Amino acid sequence: MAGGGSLHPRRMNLRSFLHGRIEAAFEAAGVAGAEPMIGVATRPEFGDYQANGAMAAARTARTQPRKLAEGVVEALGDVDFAETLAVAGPGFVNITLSPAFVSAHLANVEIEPTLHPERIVVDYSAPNLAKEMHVGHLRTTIGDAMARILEALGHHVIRQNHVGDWGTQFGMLVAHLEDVQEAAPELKDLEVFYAQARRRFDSDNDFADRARRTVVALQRGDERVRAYWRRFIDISLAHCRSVYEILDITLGDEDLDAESRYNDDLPNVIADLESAGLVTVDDGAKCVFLDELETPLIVQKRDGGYLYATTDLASVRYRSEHYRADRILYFVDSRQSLHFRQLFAVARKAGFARETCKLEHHPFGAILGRDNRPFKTRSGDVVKLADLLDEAVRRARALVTERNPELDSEEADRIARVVGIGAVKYTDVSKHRASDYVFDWDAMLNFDGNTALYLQYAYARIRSLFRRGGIDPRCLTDAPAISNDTERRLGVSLLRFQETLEQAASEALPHYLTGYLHGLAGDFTRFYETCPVLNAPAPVRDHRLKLCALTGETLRKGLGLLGIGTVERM
RNA sequence: GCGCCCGUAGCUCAGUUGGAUAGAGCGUUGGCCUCCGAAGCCAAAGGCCACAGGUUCGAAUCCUGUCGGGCGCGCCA
Repeated sequence: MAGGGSLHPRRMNLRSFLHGRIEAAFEAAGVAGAEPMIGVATRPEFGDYQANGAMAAARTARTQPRKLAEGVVEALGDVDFAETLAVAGPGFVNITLSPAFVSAHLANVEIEPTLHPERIVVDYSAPNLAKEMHVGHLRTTIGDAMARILEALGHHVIRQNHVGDWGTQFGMLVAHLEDVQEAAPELKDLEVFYAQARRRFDSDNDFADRARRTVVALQRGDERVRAYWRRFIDISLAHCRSVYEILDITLGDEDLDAESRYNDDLPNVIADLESAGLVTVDDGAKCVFLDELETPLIVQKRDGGYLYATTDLASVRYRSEHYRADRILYFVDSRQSLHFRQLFAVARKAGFARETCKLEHHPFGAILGRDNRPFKTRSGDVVKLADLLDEAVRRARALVTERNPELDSEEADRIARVVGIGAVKYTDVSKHRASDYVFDWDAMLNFDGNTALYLQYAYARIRSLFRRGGIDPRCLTDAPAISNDTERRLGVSLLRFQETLEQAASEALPHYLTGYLHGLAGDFTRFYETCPVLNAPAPVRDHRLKLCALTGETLRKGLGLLGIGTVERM
């Protein structure tokens, strides 16, 4: 029997635990193999969890759902995990966990690693090195959160930053760099540099020709051209590094999987597709037509040049073969959905991805301005991510000093960074990733509701409590006894951390975690409003302190998995 | 034209294999600081879940159609 009610010192997935127990009870009640359908209770008065499986199971077993639900409750008998098991409505089984059970499982907050660790490639961020990172790259946060979550659950995560450092536009940039090298300071603004090169490319035929020859030279490995290209890439990468550092993104140089890396492999990709009989030449271009796809995937241009798709195919193969990935997760803009469907289909057909290697595109939506159009500055330029982050910190700084004028300047700076960056990242990751959202400073830095600040504030209050009491939370080793319903609810909330992480991981939806943390912080503040901690009598005081410590730890860890920091005071 | 995604409170959004009276936050209205941080808590008001059919014990969720929106659709990435 799963779990068996035995006391386990680590985090548990409550949902899985209940699933096992109720499934067994269905069998004991005469319906084997029934799906128990465990979910969090839809209303507080229904308890903590509910099992909705009786209705469906009753049909196949040709019995009455309510009777079956009663049979399940009877089969469970006197269980240690529940205080009450109640049959309600047409056949719901409402489960209220017992204080003793909740208490016993709150001994610590270690995340339970998976029993089936996988090798998971997570592909995210992928800026175009020809330009500066813009507001859209804020969504790097999503992939980064998922990489952290999967890693925390014990998977072997291989981060891959598929930066765009190859192709036509680099011929243009390198040619321009050759000309203006004396004025290289212009490179301080990649955006300006790109615009200058572009203007020349569009208006000057000689330059355009030279740019095209430069691409060919680059791909051929011409040393002089390569040196210029390298110089440009280094400058651009330095810019990315600084943005990642400000944003606290866990991508480093070791995670780079640049397009240029596959340059030499592209002819092999074409040759292998051809020998697999997948290539059709159409209008001079090499295409792969598949029955399941309405449009072909072009893998080589009429002029012999390779495409994004070709590089991606090479990359899939590398990840499958070299990294032996069980799963490859792409956190990429939803506008590329069709591209990925084609890519995956062709990669499968060509045998570039092993049978056991799952390919998954997890799309995200766009960041819009208040006019519901792509977010731009007033002058119509793209918003640079670095500028946006500066502004977030500046606004947070003003807010922090206003609320708390006695903070010294250095601490206020530090808090402003954590709060400002946290607010922006939390906004990005707290919505369903597939939907577009409107970037709105007011909503974001209002710092109310489901925001990072609400969680950071709850955390700071907890830390303040321990400071004030002169207590080290690490000294509280005993599981907290639960003495009232508010405490029990907070306890259950704490126990749900594990199942939340597993759900976020299995669906690649980090907003499950923000929703959970917001609920946890709410349960905590309600507890904190009604239950005195430091002023409570001796045994209760320690138990409540332990609940505070566990909440603080879970908030810190949870925010940490989103790449968001906490502060001791704010 | 075809394909994908979407349409939920005035606004921004949740709604986890179909489950009970559809939930938060903002905003609005009204309460709560001689007590651990009021960046907080409590309460009220606010919904034909775009529309119309269908599937079934049960639909915001699944299917079909209509309307409205976003995005994509062979030599960019």
